[in-house]
Amino acid sequence: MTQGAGTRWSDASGVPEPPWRRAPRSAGRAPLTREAIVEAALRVIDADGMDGLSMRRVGEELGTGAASLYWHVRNKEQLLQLVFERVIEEMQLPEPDPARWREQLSDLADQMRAILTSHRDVARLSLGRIPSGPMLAVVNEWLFTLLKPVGIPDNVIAYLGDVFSLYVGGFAFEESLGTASFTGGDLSPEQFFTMLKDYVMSLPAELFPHTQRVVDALFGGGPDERFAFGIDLMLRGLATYASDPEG
Amino acid sequence: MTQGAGTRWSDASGVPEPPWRRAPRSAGRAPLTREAIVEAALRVIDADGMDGLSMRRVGEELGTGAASLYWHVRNKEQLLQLVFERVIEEMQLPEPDPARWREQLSDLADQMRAILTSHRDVARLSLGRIPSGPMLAVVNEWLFTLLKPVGIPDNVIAYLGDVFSLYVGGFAFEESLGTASFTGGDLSPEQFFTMLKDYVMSLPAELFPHTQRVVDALFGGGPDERFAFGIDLMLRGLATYASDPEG
DNA sequence: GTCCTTGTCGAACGTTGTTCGATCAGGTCG
DNA sequence: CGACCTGATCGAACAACGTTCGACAAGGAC
Repeated sequence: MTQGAGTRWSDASGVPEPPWRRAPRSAGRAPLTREAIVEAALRVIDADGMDGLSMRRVGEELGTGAASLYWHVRNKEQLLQLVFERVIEEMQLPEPDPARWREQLSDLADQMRAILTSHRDVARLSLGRIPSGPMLAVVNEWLFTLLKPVGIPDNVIAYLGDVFSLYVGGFAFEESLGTASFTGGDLSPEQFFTMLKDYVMSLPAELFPHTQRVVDALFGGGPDERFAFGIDLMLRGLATYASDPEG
Repeated sequence: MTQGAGTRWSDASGVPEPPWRRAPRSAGRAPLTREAIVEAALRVIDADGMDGLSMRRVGEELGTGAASLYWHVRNKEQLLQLVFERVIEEMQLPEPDPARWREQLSDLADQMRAILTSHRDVARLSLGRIPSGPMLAVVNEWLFTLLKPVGIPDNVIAYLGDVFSLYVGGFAFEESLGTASFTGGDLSPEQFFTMLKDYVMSLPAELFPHTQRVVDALFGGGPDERFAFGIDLMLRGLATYASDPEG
C-alpha cells in the first residue's frame, strides 16, 4: 500500500477527511451555554447518579468533549454548585398561613426531601452548600412571615433555615446512599439489618436490656416514618419558643 | 552482557540485585495489619484531610505500596468504614444521670462534634454510616437508661440516636467544608458572607423586610452558637415527650 | 524435597479532573 | 478585500486515582 507525496499518514483505524471537507465541530447540536451544561449534568445525574457524573460524560451528553465545558464553567466544583442551585429552584412555597405553621413547615420539608430524592443522590450536594441565588432570601422571608405572627423570636427563625435544611439534606443524603457502604460489602439492606439485629441479640442480655427489648423499633420503621419523626421533634421544639402556639 | 540461566532479566532502568542479596521486602518496618492500616489512614487524614487520603498515600505512610493494602482490606470503601468506626470508638459516655438528661445529651453532642472535627473532615464519613461494632448498642442502651426514667416513650428513644447523629455529623461535615465550595471559588468565608449580605441588602426592600432587618443574625453567629441552637431545639422537642421533664 | 497457604509488591489498566495549544467562526477596522 | 482580534471549540496530553494481575517470598505440613 503506497502513498503519494503530500497525502497524510493514515493509521489503522481509518483515513481522516481533509480539513476543508470536515464538518464544523459543533454541527447539528444546540449551542453550548452554561444552562445547557447544567441541564445536561442533571440529566446525567438522573440517569447514572453522582458517581456516574464526570466531565467527559457531561460533554458526551452534549455531543462534545470534556474540554469544551471549561470555557463556560470554572471547574467541576462550580458545576456541582450550579446543579445544586438549579435543583433548589424547583421548590415551590405556598402562601404562608401562620394558623397552619406546623403543617406548612412539615409540608415544606417533605417537598424538599421529595425534590432531592427525585434526582437520585443529588442530596449529597446539599451539605455544606448555600444557595447563593434569590432562593435563600425568598425562603427566609417566607419563614419570617409564617413564624413571626406565632411569636417566635427573630434569632430563632434566623437560625431555623440552617437546621432544617441540614436535617432534610442530611436525611436525603443518607437515604440515597442505601446501605452499600456499610460494610464495604454486597449485602441488601434487609440482610444487613437482620445481621445487625442478630448481632445485638447475641450480646449479653444483662448489659443491653432496653436495646434488646426494642430491637425491632430500632432497625425497623420505614424512611418516611423516621423522617417524619425528626421533623416532628424539631417542630415540637420550635413550638416551645412560640408565645402564641396557635398563630 | 551475558546472563546465566536462572538470573532475572534487567530493564534499562537498573540492574536488579540477585535474589539472595535482596533485602526482605518488608524489612525494618512494623508488620502490616488491618489495625496498622486504619491507624495510618487516620494519620493521613489528620495531616492532609480526606481529599489527601489515597491508597498510595496510606501505603507510603507504612513504607510500602498501595497494592499491599488490598490483602487486608477489601477496598477503599471498607477502609473508610473502618476508619469511621475507629473514630467513633473515641467516644466516652458518662454515667447516665436522668436528673441531668438535658445537660448530658448536650455534652454528648459537643463531645461527638469535637471528636469529628479533631480529625479534620472525617465527619463526611459519618453520614450514611452506622457503626457496626459494639458502640451502636452501647450508645443506644445509654440513651435508654438516661431517658426512660424521664418518661420518654420507647419508640422516641429508638429513633433519637439517628436524628442526633445525623445532626451532629451533618453539622461537623458542613463545618469541615468551610466555604471553599460555595462559588467554586477562592473567597474567604468573611468575603463570601459579606458578599451574600450585600446581595441580600440590594434586593427590593418591600419584598424582603424581615430578611433585611435580621441580616446580621442570619449570616453572623459563630459555629458554636449555631450548633448549640440546633441541639437546644431538639432537646426542647424531646422534653415535650417526657412525662416527667425533671427526671 | 515438595506442596500449600499467607503475604508482599512492581507494573499495568482504565478512568478521573484539568490544562495546553491549535484551530475555527464571526465580527471589526483599515 | 485582507488583517486582526475575540469568543469558542476540541484533540491530545498529564498527573493522580482505585484496583487487578501475576510474580515472588517466607514458613509450616507432610
